[in-house]
Amino acid sequence: MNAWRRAAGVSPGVAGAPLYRNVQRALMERLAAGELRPGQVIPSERDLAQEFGVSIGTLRKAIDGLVERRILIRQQGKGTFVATHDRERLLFNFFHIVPHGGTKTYPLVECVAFRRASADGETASRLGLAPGAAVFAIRNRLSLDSVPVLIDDIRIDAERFNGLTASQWKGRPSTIYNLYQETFGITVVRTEERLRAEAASAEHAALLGIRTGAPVLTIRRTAFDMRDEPVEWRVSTVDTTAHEYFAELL
Amino acid sequence: MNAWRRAAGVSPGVAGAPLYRNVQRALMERLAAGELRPGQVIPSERDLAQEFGVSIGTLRKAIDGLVERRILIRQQGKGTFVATHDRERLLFNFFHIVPHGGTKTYPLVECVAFRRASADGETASRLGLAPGAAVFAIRNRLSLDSVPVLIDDIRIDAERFNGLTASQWKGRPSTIYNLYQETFGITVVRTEERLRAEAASAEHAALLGIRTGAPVLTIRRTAFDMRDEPVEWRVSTVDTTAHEYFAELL
DNA sequence: TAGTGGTCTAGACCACACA
DNA sequence: GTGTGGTCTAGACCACTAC
Repeated sequence: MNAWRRAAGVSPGVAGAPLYRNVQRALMERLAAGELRPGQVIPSERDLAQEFGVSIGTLRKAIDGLVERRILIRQQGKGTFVATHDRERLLFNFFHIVPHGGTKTYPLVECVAFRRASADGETASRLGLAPGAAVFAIRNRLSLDSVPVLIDDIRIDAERFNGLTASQWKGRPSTIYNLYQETFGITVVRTEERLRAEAASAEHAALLGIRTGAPVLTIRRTAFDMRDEPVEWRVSTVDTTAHEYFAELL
Repeated sequence: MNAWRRAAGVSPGVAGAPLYRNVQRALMERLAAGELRPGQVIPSERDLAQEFGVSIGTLRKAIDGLVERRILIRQQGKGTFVATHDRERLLFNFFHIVPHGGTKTYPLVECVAFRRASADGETASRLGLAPGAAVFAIRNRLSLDSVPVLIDDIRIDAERFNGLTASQWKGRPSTIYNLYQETFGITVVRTEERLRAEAASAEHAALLGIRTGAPVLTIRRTAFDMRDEPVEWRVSTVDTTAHEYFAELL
């Protein structure tokens, strides 16, 4: 007998897939659907195991995968929580600019422009939108130790972020991804980044206080949500005379 | 009773640490010491569990960590193997340059210079050597689709790589990290990379066929072995007019 | 004291590779 | 068929948190 037939109200899963994978899928669906909300504790492992009709070992293996992807967070003695986007997570997972040979600090963020626009070809393709679709076009300037270091040019689907206002954007209490999560129920779980060296445009140079044509690092980032749909397209332009991009690989 | 007292010939592990961690540590020691060699199969999980005096679940959990770090590779039905450095691994783990928006291909590598030198300050500090220590200084040029894309300036400890010759370097049958592993028993398991945009030097520009002062991406990489000691210090200079650096984050 | 996640056990059975 | 890793079970006990 199969647990997916025993347990009521649970999607059938994939035939032939390991049980823990199907449990994982079922949990992901609840998270993506917003049944379990960021910051909330999820039911205990014992309860979930009983509910899904699997052993506790299998249930733990399912949760392990989600913890690795930082979608859930375990806290011994307290419970397992739906991960939230906060400054810590930004710093350790999505912000890779550090002083030369130094340690990470949290950037000062300043919104330079906020407007509606229609998507150019690249933006539309990266976000999976029709060319010319309505987007928000936002420009932020980030400083470290009071020195401007990075310009973010952000594009997000105006339909998906319907109702977003400049004051909401500028007055957010935490990080941008926290705003996406808290206000629009969209959780960024993964990003892809492509880096190049380019010559600074006059516009970017002025904002960074450098010479036009000076070498700058550009980071093209696509951010994906729990359903692996693109959420945000961002081009970051970085002055690397005193800071650099840090990555660890295995 | 404690398994570390029962099992003969095994280091005592860390008091208070979980059993599977100590098993992991013991396995790592055997690997680092070269008792288990790259490409070889390790004893079966049942045998190892018995040898260490732990359950098979605990033994599997220990191996899981090493598989995640790509130090071991599991193959169902065949066994668990000590990972080797080959072209596949290079491409998927340590070579991050791709055509703009395109897919990875294996680079053509050409050795431009091979000499002995004494370590400058940065090299010495990155490799943990005394300033002025003897190193090999090697320059490679990498091409993709017959276009020169990247210059590697590599520094390695001459003492640790004692006896390395230019013909050995140039005639290696596989990747550089494969040479380190096969010939010197040094396995690279992790790297740290720091990226900047800079103006191309005349030397680099000539090798890349670009204008002096053109923006180039520089990658400063430190490679670490199984004991987490630095092995190699490498500065890559990349022409990103047609190629870019790709990274995935979570 | 009660509830949570973390570790560990001692099996069973399945899927796969190879002779 | 035999041996390997992969999955799954049904517990036990420990470490930690909160009341």
